[in-house]
Amino acid sequence: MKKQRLTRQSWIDAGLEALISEGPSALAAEPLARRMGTTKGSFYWHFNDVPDFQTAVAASWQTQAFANVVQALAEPGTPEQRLRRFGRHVLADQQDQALRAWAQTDQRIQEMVVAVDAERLTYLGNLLRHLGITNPDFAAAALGAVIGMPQLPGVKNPGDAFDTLIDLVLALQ
Amino acid sequence: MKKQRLTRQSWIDAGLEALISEGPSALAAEPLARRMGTTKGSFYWHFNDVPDFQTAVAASWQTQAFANVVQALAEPGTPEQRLRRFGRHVLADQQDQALRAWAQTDQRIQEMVVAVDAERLTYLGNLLRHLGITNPDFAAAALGAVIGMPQLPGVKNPGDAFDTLIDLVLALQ
DNA sequence: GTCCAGCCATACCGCTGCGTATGCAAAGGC
DNA sequence: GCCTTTGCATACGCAGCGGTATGGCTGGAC
Repeated sequence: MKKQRLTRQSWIDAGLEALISEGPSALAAEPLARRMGTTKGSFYWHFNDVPDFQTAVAASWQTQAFANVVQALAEPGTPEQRLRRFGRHVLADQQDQALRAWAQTDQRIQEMVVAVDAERLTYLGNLLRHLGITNPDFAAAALGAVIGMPQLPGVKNPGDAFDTLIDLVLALQ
Repeated sequence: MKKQRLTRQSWIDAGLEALISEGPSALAAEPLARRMGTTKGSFYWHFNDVPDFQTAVAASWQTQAFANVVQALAEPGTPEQRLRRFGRHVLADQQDQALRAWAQTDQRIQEMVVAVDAERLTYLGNLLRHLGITNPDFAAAALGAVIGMPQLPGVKNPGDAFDTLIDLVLALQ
């Protein structure tokens, strides 16, 4: 384990990990440097300031999140299969929940999460339209449940609950 | 507007307001004192330290939230009416969303919110059972949607979306 | 090997918040 | 009206983080 030199991206990756395990307060120059076994001299070489770094971290997540939606568009399967897979995918994403928690206390991050959720809403809406469901409230309720259920106590398997919800929606036909 | 002397409760109330409008970072001695036009001398007279204050704020909300569930139990109406009213009530509660945001970055608060959500889940589960719905996943999905939808973009009226979801659940019968 | 540029450690300042100590003022009992 | 209790202002020391300045180390070009 030789002393690796760091890149801008290694700070961003460490930031995402720290965000998941420690929360948004870990996304600061000195705490993160301690966690990485280095100093903020490196931090301020790779980033102008803390907001610059935080924007980079959030942008890195956002790019991946957008890519995930695009990839879901290209994946095979019936609309029903893709619907269930998409819900489970978002539910299982730790970064997603960490970013969402962060967004609760940072307006800039909130806007970036909102942009991703908008994409997801239209994707869900399209899938549901293919299944004959035109009321956009269903997409809102479904994505809302995906977002809200991980925070609930006693729901040991939100993925199954999401499937139950989809069963219900499909029973409309 | 005479210079009112403050009580422990007035700090707690100001804390809840500050939490809604400024976020969790406003729940500190000096920022809150500035906001209230006083000094932290008063703060540290009424509270031992900052965690003590924060616990008091969260406990004040929790007591009210529990009372709201108990009151909902006593209210009149058909199970369906009470279901819709309960969902809209939680959706419209600003304190609820503020506490939930705070809970994302504070484990102690998280536990208090979780306790309230557990009560709500059982209440929702009971209402649904009266309507012939026994699968607890529906209660989880419904409360999850109530929690998650306010965070979504483009959902201008989450209450209506919640009603749509309830329509769907009731169509099962 | 030399040298330059990329990368990092250290030291420092300013600011802000925490918590304490102490003195002052305003109520309210008597 | 006096005095005790209650409530608050002020001043202080301390710690942690943001941001800068500066110097040192290291790896690669040549």
